[in-house]
Amino acid sequence: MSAPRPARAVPAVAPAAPEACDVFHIDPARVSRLRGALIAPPTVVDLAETFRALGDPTRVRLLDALSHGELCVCDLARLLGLSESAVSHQLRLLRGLRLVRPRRDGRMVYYALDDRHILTLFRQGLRHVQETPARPAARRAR
Amino acid sequence: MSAPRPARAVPAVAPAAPEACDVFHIDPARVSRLRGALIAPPTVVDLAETFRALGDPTRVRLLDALSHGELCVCDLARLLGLSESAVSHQLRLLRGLRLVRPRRDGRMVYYALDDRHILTLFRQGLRHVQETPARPAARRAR
DNA sequence: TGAATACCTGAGCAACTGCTCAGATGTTTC
DNA sequence: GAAACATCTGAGCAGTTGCTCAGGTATTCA
Repeated sequence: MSAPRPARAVPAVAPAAPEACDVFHIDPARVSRLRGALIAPPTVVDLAETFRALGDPTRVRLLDALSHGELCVCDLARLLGLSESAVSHQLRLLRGLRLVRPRRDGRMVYYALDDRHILTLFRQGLRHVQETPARPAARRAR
Repeated sequence: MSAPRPARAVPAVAPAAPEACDVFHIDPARVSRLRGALIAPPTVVDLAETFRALGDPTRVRLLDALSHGELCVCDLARLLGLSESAVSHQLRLLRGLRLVRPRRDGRMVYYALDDRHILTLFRQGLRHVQETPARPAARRAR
């Protein structure tokens, strides 16, 4: 409560205050080695941003629908039972991260998954949750 | 503003009000076919939950560190410059989703990635962001 | 040109999230 | 048992998110 908490958008990727971080409790050598092996901060942010985009039920459903082929905003909205505005907002986010790609045709705009990479990532996640045992009570932990 | 918006934790997976959703603008046949091909709602939630867990810079860094081998909470905290409390909270979330696994040894608790699946998913995402062109101005869209 | 259609966008609100703080729990050592 | 250590947990706060609403832009057609 003393120090003003740093804004969350800028993750504390920089090492903590020097006076607190030179000694490691358990395995100093290994921890020091790890320091140099960690993913670079900008990449961390990009990676988290991409996963977070996939981490919402509405966007999962949008991507799932698009995994079967391109669709216009209108049909996406009807298919998923959402307002076109809500769909448009989400597509903008996915577009910004290059997860989907728009194609205008007259007054319609058709959206499709941006590339094969996305589909692979999506399906990998799907396989994980389908093969992971039911997660008994921990499911709603927290 | 008329209807009280449903809680966000229960995504509108159910089809929308019947009177609004029987007719599709563009390709009714295709949309109807898609209806049956979409991922089941509980799976959608699980999938989104898993991706969301990966969708935070702190958790990305935790998983990245653990991808090199198991570490105790204390070293994780020092390595990433976070409080042990913050690390513990995040690990609980990851534990609940079976993304990491604890192993107690005396008063220490060592955490490791739960299985190979996680590492595969993590690296797939990493490859994606590393191969995706710089995302010019859309990066911070919205 | 004007109306209709399909989509986009900013503002604003309720719900959610990640952190800190304070204190609890479990384990080892004296 | 008591003290020290490593970790866990609940409450609470500020920042973020996903939606709706209201109105905007782009395209087609009469």
